[in-house]
Amino acid sequence: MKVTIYDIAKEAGVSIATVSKVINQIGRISEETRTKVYSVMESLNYKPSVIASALAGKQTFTMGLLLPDLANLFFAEVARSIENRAHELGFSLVICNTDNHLEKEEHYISLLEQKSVDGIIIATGVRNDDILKKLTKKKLPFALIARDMPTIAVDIVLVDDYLGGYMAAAHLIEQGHTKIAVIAEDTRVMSSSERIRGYRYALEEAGLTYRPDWVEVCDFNVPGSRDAAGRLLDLQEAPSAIFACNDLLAIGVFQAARERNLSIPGHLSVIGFDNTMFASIVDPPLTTISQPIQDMGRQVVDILSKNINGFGGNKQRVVLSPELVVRSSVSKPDTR
Amino acid sequence: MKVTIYDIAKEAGVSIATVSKVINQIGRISEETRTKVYSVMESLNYKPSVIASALAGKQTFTMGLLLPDLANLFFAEVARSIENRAHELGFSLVICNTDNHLEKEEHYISLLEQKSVDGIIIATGVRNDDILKKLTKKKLPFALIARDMPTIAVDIVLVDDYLGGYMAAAHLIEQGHTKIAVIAEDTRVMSSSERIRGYRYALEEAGLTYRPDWVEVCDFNVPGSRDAAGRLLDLQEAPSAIFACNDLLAIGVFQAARERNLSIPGHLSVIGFDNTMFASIVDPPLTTISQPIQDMGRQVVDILSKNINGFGGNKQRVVLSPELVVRSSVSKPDTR
DNA sequence: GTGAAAGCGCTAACAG
DNA sequence: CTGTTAGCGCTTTCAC
Repeated sequence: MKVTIYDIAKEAGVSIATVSKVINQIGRISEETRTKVYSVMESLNYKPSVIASALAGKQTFTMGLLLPDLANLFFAEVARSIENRAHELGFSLVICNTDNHLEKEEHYISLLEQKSVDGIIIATGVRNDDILKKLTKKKLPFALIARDMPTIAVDIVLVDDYLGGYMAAAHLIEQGHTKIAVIAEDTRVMSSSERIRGYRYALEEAGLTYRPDWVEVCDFNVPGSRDAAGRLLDLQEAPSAIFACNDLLAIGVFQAARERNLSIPGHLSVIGFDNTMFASIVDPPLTTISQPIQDMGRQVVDILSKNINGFGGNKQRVVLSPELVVRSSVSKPDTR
Repeated sequence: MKVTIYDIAKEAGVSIATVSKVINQIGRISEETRTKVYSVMESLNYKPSVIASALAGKQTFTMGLLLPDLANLFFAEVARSIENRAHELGFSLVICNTDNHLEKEEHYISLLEQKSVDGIIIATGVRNDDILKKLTKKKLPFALIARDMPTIAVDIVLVDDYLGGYMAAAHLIEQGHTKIAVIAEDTRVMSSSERIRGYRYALEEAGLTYRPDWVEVCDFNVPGSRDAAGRLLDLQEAPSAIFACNDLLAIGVFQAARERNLSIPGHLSVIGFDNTMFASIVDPPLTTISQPIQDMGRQVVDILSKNINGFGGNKQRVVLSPELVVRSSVSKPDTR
């Protein structure tokens, strides 16, 4: 049978209360009994049950993570960085793939609640804030990462998508491009629309006109962006550069270009977003806007952890700056 | 305050035992009280506490997953497929990144134990079987995925690495290659050494000699394999084809070839292993040996779940067949 | 069919 | 300093 606090107490010749106290390092215990208890725990290989301690009013030391899809490299990297920090702080991470489905999100949240997780990190694309309001009402601590939700005061850490979009377009403009298109997934997602806003501002700032027909929306996968890029490239007046709102979409652009025998960056310049491993792997290596994933993961966990422990303070927005990572997919425009 | 089983009982005018019975669908309850209880649970939005029910003797409906690194696409895809199936069966998944460190593995296992997970899935590269023997002794159900451990009877699902290695080499040979090298990560890992064994057998079967100097070992990352491939390509007698023991390593080979202005597959044929998303993304698309990740994930979860519920039966090894996925990175050897 | 009561392993007053 | 005791929310005999 599993060894319990009673076994330790008996073996050490003390009460369970005493054992509990040495475990939790509270109250005043004589050095003597403390070492005695420790040695007994050691020899019996005792591990306190988190379940029991949670039921008795302590935490479960578990956080939930809602994300669209682990198989998506960006979110895998986010999850990795979150798990790292969570583990450092003594929390386990339960992972939930929502595929951005509202029902799944709700279902998982309800599940996490039943399991009494201490807090939830949300990286999934909740469209409305109802679900978050409910969470607030339930007093279940939560924080968002890489997803904005401006209509409600929440803890959130994300990159400045507007700035990132601006930087991407500005870099292209700086290289001499004037015909710049953009490809995004679902523009109802805040981060996409912000990146596009930034892109647009850079254009207008440079005296270029924003052309809606150069804004393509597609599914969040390679074939989707390949098709979208194809439509752009087959236009009467095709762009000389494409800003893909994330690295995965940039790969679709690469494929569309390849199908048309357009070289990158010779005929077509491409810039991505996220700086996932994809960016360094494709040929030519992708110039992209980097998100500080490590830092973001660390910060959400820290914030959530503080909330859990009641040191929350006011809700905060941590907006990190993206960075331009120059590789080889952007050059001066083709001047054929 | 949170609504408990007592609230339901009071509101429905029955005892908590009765409520418990309708929740768990055991015992004989009149249709009348059943519906009454249900409606009260509904209206009070009652969610039974998994913690309490676990402490009282039920499961936690949680599985642990030990893997080296979520940010590694292969494992991310594995994790995704496992989470999918686990969720279907009502289990949550807590993820643990071990970086293949023995101490981390042990630490995480001990943690999972404290949290009373119902079972553990291990995808991390445990080198010795001690840790697994301990697990067995503790009667904590577990299963391995994508990692072999031949010295102990365990539940395990993996791909036939030997066959996969054979298929890779055989495909190259079939195309006319005779100078075939191989790059692997840590050969102490079973799957690597098996793939190499299969490769070797294919060579010898074809009357080709196995040359140890054409077997390169490197760290499990792109720069590592780039260097390894470089060494191969700079050999006096360089190979005309390289079998990279996984897709990530294949990318390093691509880079080494590019640095030397060798075209793929013109000058050098390359074949990978795993068929992760990388394979379809690189240029040219990578011919590779596919692991049925979905199927594997589904099967470990099913097996583990049966064990948890006591329908375990004998330990089993599920060896799935890999498949050759032909893309564009292999051709007939260059006949300059 | 239904309920009373013991207990799962631990925490947290409170008493001594 | 240490022990007693009452729960935490739920499951499970065992009576009725």
